Amino acid sequence: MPSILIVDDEEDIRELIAVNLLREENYKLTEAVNGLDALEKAKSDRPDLIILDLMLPEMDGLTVYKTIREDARTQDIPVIMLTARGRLEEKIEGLELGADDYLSKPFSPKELMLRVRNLLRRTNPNTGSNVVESGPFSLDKNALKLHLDGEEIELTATEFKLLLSLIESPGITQERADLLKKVWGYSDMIQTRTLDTHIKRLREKLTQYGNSIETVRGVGYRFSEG
Amino acid sequence: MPSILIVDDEEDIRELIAVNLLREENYKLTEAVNGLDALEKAKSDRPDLIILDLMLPEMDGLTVYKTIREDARTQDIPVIMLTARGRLEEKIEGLELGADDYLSKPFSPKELMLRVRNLLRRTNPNTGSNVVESGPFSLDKNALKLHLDGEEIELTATEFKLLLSLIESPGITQERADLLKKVWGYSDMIQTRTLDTHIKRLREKLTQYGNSIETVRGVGYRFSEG
DNA sequence: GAGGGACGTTACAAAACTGTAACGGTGATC
DNA sequence: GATCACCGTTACAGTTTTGTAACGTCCCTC
Repeated sequence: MPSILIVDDEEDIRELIAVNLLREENYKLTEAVNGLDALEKAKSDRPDLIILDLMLPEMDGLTVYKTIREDARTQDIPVIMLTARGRLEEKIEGLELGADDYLSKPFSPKELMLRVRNLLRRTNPNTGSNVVESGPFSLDKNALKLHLDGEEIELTATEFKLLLSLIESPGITQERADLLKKVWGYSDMIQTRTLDTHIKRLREKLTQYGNSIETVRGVGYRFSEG
Repeated sequence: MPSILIVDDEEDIRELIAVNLLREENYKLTEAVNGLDALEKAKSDRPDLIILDLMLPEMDGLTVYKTIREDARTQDIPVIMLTARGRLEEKIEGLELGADDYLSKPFSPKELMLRVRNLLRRTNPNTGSNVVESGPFSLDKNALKLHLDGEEIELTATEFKLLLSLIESPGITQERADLLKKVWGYSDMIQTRTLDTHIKRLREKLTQYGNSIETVRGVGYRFSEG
């Protein structure tokens, strides 16, 4: 789970960011209200990303930024800077930003979200959350879990692979042979009830959403969102 | 990264598609403004997908489509056709579309996105594949398998999650408590040898690559590429 | 509506997985 | 180098998972 340090003296903005980030993704958030606080937490927590408002009391935001860049423990952490539109913005454009980014206030939460996601992806390519969604179904490839209707449904490894195969092409019928190949590695047209049995087990766990796995007689199975 | 060729004489539409595709996903886009241009680029670039507006100047879109289908170099490339609602639409419905698809104008960008994604997934199943790599290690999140040194190593669900947690942040020491939280969902600072046992099991399966899981005494474990 | 093929269901035994306890090593600290 | 905390290892039993056989049911075709 990526961790993010938010540095801003205005509680409103911290709140705004926190709510939007937390709602969209799974981030662990830390907050700091002034420059010293920020530097300390950056060094100790080593967050994956810092969102830094340049308008800070006492210590100037750009000074904070430069200090972050000079300390070995923090210099690799990407920073998104928030600036009021105007002179400060020009100064930043003069900076060699490297992996960093900035955003002029007022900013849209969506825009911020996008930059956060991009920056995290750029600097830590494997971090992207990994969820396959289809309708109310949400398969988490990292946790090997299914989220459905607010519930968290445990799946065994085989069930997971089978459901993943189906859910990756909603509405498309997958042939029995293909599923046996994908999930079990069977290469021949083996005659077995194994697939059927696992389909049944899956269906049992998904009863709350009607018949999301349809049988296509003579062909295979098809997933649909409900 | 999947590459897509957009064939349309209207710059507005090319722009609209480009903006929406690029924003949502990671596609490499090429553009063509007429049929000849399109055929040439299709043959030379061999994109993963072609979005073809049937209303083209000079060469009729359906002719372009048929030519694409006839050339060995391009006949496997899926095509999404854009049509004005009306007569052309009927003609297309008469076609045997195979892997292809079509969309009536005006279309919603979201709809187009969905079709693009589905078509790419269907025709190039590896596109949805999901691999975390670090050095010679390659964790396949779909198959729940580890590829290492040409070998395919089976992992249990727990081993998979544990290795994934470690491999996602190579070089970073993960604390015991964090790993127990991530993999087992334990929230308290539980005292257990479970983590150690699974680390051992993982190490056994990775012996061919030296000690890729290092112990950091008093803290936790760290993954490094070997 | 009889027959046959395809899918659904159940029960079960084998295999795999998992956490724990117990004990053995090892490194750090004084 | 004694002590202690921490980690490694082993063995094992409980649990879960898994594939299969056997049988039931449904649907299609004639």
